[in-house]
Amino acid sequence: MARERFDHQEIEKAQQARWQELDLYRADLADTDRDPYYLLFEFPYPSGDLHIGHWYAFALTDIFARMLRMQGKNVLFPMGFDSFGLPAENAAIKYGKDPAAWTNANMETMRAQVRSMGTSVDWSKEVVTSSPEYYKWTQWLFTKLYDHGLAYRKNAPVKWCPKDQTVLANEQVNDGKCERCGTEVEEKNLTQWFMGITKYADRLITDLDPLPWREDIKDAQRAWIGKSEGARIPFRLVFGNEEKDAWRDEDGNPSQVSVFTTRPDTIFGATYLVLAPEHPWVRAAWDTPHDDAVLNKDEVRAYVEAAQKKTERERQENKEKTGVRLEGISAINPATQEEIPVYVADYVLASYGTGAVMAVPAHDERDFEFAKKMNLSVRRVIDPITGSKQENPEDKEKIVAIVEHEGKVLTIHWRPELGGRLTVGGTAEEGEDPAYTAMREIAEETGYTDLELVERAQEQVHHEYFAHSKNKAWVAHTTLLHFRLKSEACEEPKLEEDEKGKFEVEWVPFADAIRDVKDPLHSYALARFLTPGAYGGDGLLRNSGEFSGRDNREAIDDIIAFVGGEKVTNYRLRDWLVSRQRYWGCPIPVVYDPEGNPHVIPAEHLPWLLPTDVDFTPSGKSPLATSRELQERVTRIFGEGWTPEYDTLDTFVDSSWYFLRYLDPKDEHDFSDQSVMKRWLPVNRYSGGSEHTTMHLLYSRFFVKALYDLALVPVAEPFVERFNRGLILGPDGAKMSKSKGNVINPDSVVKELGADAVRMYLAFIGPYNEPGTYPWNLDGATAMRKFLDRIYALKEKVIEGEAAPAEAKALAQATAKVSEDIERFKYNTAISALMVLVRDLEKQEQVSKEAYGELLRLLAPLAPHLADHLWQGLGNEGSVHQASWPSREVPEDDGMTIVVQVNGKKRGEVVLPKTASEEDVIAAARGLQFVREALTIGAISKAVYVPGRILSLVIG
RNA sequence: GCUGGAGUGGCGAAAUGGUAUACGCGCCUGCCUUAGGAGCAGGUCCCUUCGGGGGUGGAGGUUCGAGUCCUCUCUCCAGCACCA
Repeated sequence: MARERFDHQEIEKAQQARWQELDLYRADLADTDRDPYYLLFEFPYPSGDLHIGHWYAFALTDIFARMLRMQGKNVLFPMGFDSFGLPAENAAIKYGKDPAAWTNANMETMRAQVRSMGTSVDWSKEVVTSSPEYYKWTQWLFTKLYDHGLAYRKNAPVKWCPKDQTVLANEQVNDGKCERCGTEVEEKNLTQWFMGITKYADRLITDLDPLPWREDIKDAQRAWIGKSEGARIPFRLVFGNEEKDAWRDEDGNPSQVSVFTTRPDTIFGATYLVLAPEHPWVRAAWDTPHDDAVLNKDEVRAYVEAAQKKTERERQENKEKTGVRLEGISAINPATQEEIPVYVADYVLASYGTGAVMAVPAHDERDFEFAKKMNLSVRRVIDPITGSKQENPEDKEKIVAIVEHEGKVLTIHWRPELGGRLTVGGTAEEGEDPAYTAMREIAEETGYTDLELVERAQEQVHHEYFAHSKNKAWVAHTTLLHFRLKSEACEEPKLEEDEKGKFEVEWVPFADAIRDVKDPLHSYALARFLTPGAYGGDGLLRNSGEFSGRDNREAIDDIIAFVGGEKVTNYRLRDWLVSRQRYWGCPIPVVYDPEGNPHVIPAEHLPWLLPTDVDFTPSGKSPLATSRELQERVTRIFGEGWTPEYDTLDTFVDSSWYFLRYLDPKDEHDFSDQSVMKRWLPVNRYSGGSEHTTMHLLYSRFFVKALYDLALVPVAEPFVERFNRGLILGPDGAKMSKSKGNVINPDSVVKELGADAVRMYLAFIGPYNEPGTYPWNLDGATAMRKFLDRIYALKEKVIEGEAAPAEAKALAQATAKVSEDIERFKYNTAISALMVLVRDLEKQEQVSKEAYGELLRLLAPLAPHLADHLWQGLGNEGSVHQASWPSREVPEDDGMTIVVQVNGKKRGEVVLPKTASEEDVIAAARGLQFVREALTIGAISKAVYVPGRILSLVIG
């Protein structure tokens, strides 16, 4: 006989209707009796249908919401729609549908679907970003930010599709191509609106520290902001070897360009200057009155124009360095007073720092590459330090040599304890040329005599080490030499007596040598000559005038002062471009007077409605520019000659404050209620996808900080906790996509197995508090349904009465585990604890009503429909979701089981009363067979007793 | 390349420094059945002379005791990526 399956469709329908009737999930924001808990998940874009990812996002957050409510918290668990965005507009262009109607229809569908999951969403708090009631306040907040200089206009490049004749939003560009037609996208300069998020860059980093977020989320934010501390340093320009007075800036200062560098300590090694193609000085090269200074201005101009045609992406794709020298112009290195060449190259970004860099090829990889290509000089100004720091080391002069021959390196291979594989070298003799010393020692140790010196390193390596044989610390000032074998001429090595037989001479291929030579000094020498590049590390300054010999980090401030620079901090983060040349977005609440000056629209005219008489056909302008109504509205309100702003806001603006509106969604007089915000902010926990770790989370944090500074919100950080969920993959382990045909349709699985089974399967698939990836497995979902069937079947065993002692113990353990795991979003182990409990109860002939009821309460957050149905079946009034969360102490047990280990291995266990002392435990352990056997070999030399858990004996 | 995170059965995964592989899938055996895509019972890391021995990517280390902590190393994933 097949076990009876419950009718999930009927139960779901009935329970969902009942919940709505009882209005179970409405949060009373004014209630002060219970603790408030604001549980937030990212609101969706109303794309039209719900996929399994939506279930994972909503239904699993709902589990926690339900437990909190049963635990007596006043839970706010709202939802809404991020309903402005491109798909609606694309539908308008493609099928001629009204974006508003299209969006509304989708939201209607999705509301029903979200209800079908059995979520406990409080729909009375719903916000819809595309509704005028909402975007009125998006606009109002924009005007507040504008008043305080945080929203402003400037000229900026935008993506432009030459075929469609339209501006594209960044997210419409895939791999540098237009999403719609695949044409290469160009960049165009337009005047755009920005938000001054960089003003908050530092606070956005420092305020991260106390937040209890996962370190990877914080790190992603820090990396996105990209703070770097360095200096701005002016370089004087010289023309035809003579300073040209005509070249002074507006303030009358002599011609100079400033560079930003994080390594001012390397400035003595700056052997040329590089300007970004967009740098104002480059433009000046062909503008009068400077047009005679650059001798090759046609060449420069051609390079700059070519660079500008390339998109940023193209520049980045082609990592091969290119550039042109500005002939006739030089710069003076302010540290060395040397004249150095000036280049234009697109590896320098105009938008970062000052758009100009001092190039230090010896210590910067990119500069090194460029210098190699252009044949520019490389000057080392840092001597590396290898080994480990020693106390008062004694000085020593050493030489390390690389001898190469036909792709191999000459090595001497000592026994590992004597140093392992090393390159050749020796100790320098007083007054002798190191190259000569090296050749002599190489001959003595290896017999090779016919060497030619290829390169002598500019730098010396300071190698600090402790010589155990002499019990003394040394610092070896090491000269590095690079030899090549001219011929294989070889004599008998002349070894010291104590060296004989202790090492072997071997020729080793480059790659093997680099891998096998572990000694840091020799390893540096190999890398230095065999794979030359920039040295980015620290050390002692050399070739640096009065600073030579000092620690590079320690000397930074003095060097900055010496060259007349100033310390500055730069950020990778740029100001947030919020203009979108799109229709379906929040209209930017700005109008322009006849002179073209912007004015924000006064509050009494908000919401500034999105016009409906627009032409969606891409024409190179924002669709709003085609609206007659909009223009007439502006003329009517502001007067003749005034014009509207045609751009709309990035949808990330809409979503940067929606969690504030949830607290007061219907307010017509304010964006949110101050007293409610005081009680309910910050959000206790925010659950979302890792794709929003950087932009959305950062924008929201910026918004709240800005509004905090304007005294509009009471907190400076919006979210106490942040959890990133993982991703559900297709059954094949690949990301679900229509083209792969591995998309799981939740509706059909729900129809087959029920909403509760799908919720629980998703909860069981892996930890919800980690952004992992989990493949969908229908067998697992089916198994979850069977588990629910078993719980259903268990009702036949229920008898009146209280929990028996065995039940009480099992319930107590399950309650502790389930409570803790749901709290930490570790639903998978919470369910496994329930499975253990159910198995225990199934073994019994009968199950007490108390025990079964408690099981149902533990199940209620996970399987809300079935749990409520069965709960009512027990004769309970109301809903299980109104019941209190079980609490049960694990009953005191008078016995305890102590694991006994002998010499680190588990051998057995002893059962003793709880009151047993360490001596009792050891005595009992001595009676065990295996302990007695061990004791015949030796005595107990050590005993470690962890009370109530384990006894570890060391015998022998 | 840089920065994070992670490597545990055939698979998803458990394990405050204290009995490694809980829970589930899959698989195997048996029962029940006309049947099984149902149900029930048992088994399922490897080796074994049945006493045990080995085992959490690899090599070391700390510890009475290491999946967990430390050092080195390999691999995978994610984010950033010419940011000076």
